[in-house]
Amino acid sequence: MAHKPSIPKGTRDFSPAEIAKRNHILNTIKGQFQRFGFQPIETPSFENSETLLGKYGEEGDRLIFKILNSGDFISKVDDVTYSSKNSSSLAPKITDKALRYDLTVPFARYVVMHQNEIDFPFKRYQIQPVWRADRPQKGRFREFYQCDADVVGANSLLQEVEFIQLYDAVFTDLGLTGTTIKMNNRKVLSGIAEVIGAQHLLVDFTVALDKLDKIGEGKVKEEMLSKGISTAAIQKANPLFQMRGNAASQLEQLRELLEDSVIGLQGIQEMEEIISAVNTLGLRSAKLELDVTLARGLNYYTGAIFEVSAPEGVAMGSIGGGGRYDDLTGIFGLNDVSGVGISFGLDRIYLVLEELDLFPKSIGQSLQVLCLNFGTEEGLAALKLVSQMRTKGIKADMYPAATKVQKQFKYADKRNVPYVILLGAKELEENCYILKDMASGEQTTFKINDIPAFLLG
RNA sequence: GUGGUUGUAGCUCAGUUGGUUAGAGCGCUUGAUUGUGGUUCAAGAGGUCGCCGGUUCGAACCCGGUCUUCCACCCCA
Repeated sequence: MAHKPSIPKGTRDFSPAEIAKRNHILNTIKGQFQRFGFQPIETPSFENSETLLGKYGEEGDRLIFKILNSGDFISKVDDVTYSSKNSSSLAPKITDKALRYDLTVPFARYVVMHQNEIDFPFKRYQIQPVWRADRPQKGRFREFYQCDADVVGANSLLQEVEFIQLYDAVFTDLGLTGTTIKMNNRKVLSGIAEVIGAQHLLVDFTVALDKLDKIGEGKVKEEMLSKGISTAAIQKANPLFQMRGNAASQLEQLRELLEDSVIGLQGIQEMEEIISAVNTLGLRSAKLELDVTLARGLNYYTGAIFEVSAPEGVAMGSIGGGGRYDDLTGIFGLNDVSGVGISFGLDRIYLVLEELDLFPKSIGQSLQVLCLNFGTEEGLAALKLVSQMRTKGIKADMYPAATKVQKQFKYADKRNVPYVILLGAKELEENCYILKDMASGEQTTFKINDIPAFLLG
């Protein structure tokens, strides 16, 4: 007897009810992507290792699933490397492919490879799974879906504005009100690092700063110190820890802090423009917030950085993120193509909607009508009726076996079918069928060729 | 990668200081009801106690390892 089957940790099976809910989210996102003029592409689930490695920082490399080479790969490894038992030197010799880690880097690769066929500015969306060799925890999986929309070849800040609207449109459609789109700007962060004299420690500085609302001012400063940022520098950065109030006043404080930083002021200018445009256009359900401590995201962001957090009261990491990257395609040899994009975390949005009970009730309804089966001859008539309904676009099915009526009704009940049809010997003789409304219990007789209009809607 | 946590029936979980035949609720099957689901009543099926090893006369329970679950850190959607 074989062992109980299992699936790798951090992966999931999806049952019909779950797929229905996931599709609800996917269709919403996809619909808005298309309305905003994005075109779909897909890329392979695995790429050459060199395409991915080194793009996400050291930590990222560790989390990339590497694919073992085929054939007798071990014999090709030289003895020194082999006996060293060092994973990092052995790995490149036995793997040259890796599973996609996100959709942005493969997209950059795609743009470079297809640059001559693409009409710029290129707006693309992409919905595919990505893989990370991470330890699973709440809302964190080793296989999960990203839904990305990016624009490359357009420098205007109005792109950023459009993406904020896109977030708003999707979450509004999903009924998820009260999301917060947090925005920051890499240039502002660079400016701060510059002003306090810690340019070379920009990443360490921002990673620590990002934790402010989570671990508090004291611990953040501790972490900065431990990363080699001087007390004087931290002192200078002090205004950041107190920054409160509306966007305008925060920008004012930043302007003061960054008065000597060209790049910092540029970042402020960008944010001002974006905020002002968004204020003019308005948002339906989300709110835009300036957050100078927002620093997540990968090293390739150069301008705006976005992160969306779930409505207050839902303990969930970010449900979306994105930003501007001026030179992502540069790493693949195509310079001066600016890109900006955002990502929706399907799996996390699912968890949030579930927690807030925001899925439409009708979502699990895979069948509108189930026709019961009373035998060979009746079954044939039933199938004829069902076929007619199907051509009219009604989700109709016939119970496949002529088992006890009770059992068939129970099945209909479980499947959550709103209408059941009875077509037995009696009805067959009289050229009619009985339609039962499962919720009210009411039964109505129809002529065999009549299909009630309310099923067609 | 670090620290902790979990695993017993299809599901949610009890299970005493280690002691005979491991329990409950829900679900499932059958019947009450041979043309009517949800409610009710009755009966029944279903368990290598995650896996491997150890201690013991005896292990679901103690010990070691391993896998898994969930949580936190790192990092991230």
